[in-house]
Amino acid sequence: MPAHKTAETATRPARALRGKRARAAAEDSVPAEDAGGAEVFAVDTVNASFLESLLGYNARRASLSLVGVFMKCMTRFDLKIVEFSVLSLVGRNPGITSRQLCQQLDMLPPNMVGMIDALARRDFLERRPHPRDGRATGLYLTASGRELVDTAEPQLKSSEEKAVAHLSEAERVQLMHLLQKLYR
Amino acid sequence: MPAHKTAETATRPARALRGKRARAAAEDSVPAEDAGGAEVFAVDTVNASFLESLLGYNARRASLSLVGVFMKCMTRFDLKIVEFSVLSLVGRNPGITSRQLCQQLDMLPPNMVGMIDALARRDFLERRPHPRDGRATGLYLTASGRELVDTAEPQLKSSEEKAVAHLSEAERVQLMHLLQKLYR
DNA sequence: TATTGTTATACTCTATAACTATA
DNA sequence: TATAGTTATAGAGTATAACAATA
Repeated sequence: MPAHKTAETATRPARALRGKRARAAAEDSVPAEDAGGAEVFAVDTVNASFLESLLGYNARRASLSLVGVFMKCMTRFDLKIVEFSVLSLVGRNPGITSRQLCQQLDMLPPNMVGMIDALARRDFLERRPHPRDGRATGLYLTASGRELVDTAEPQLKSSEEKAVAHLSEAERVQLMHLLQKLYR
Repeated sequence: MPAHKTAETATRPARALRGKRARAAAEDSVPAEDAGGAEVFAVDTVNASFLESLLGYNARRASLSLVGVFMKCMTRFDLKIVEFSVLSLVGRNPGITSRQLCQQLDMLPPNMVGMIDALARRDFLERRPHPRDGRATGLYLTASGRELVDTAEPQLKSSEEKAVAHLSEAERVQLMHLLQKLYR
């Protein structure tokens, strides 16, 4: 999935989750006038009805909510989410190239280099030559990389399960299905 | 929803959407050996089964997909998504303060200042004193800001509708419900 | 000629500290 | 003492161009 990016940066999903429950309500306008005679109001409860009517807005907030759960879960391993994703992918795809990782994780090659360097320096993965392409480099988990992935994956899974425990199994299946239908 | 951020930056949702359909498949390993005698493989089809088993991963990709639709839709107005969000909120909440916008949109006050300045310079909104709090500033759409919002909102709505047209009305309602259940 | 990995670098977005005016 | 808005700045994350080695 190569191309150019968009704009949905978010390093703090926690925030989006504690937002005011500002539904379509009265706007609590308290009319008055400023010096120039223009009307001025005080907003008591924020009305976000339009944004909240968009699937995209709700998908983003739901996404940020779970991203927050993942981030918190990964702190104990001192891993960012993309770093874990790289290790998980390398674990299931020994010999994967950085180009393939970039495609899978929607990153640009120049920005992958440093991450792989860092993970290699921490002895979680290593580079070996590609069997058929002299330009490429295959990536492999080290023993401690394998140990990390095998520990982290189940913890991620169970932290997500805890986070969505208030949904029934049927709802989770349905949600997964609908989400995939949305982007596939 | 104040606090600190996380890490899900994405300026290019388009990419995530064109990703390989790498389901849990054979790993297409082509065993060989490198100079040191270690085994090397070539990965043909990427196996992303673990990531794809996470609701969070799927929610993020779905979110990025719709964010991409929104971005493209807003280019004709030369607006970023957050800029549109600000205008939409100001439109429904005349007199809203920058602090309230920050809470609603999960932004930090210092990063809101420049955006409001820019939107004011483009004559889409203006600041007026707050009727009851001398520290605060109320935000209001100008006539052209109102015109912009009234034009952009229906276009965003219909571009999303087009993007999710392959879901039935019942599915969209169900998805909206489940997403809100996830983060509220 | 095209592609992989890489360097260098610019740009955008996000975060923290500190200041002022007001509450 | 606390809060709203602001400034300045640091730090991530993302972007493009260009190069050497290989296809």
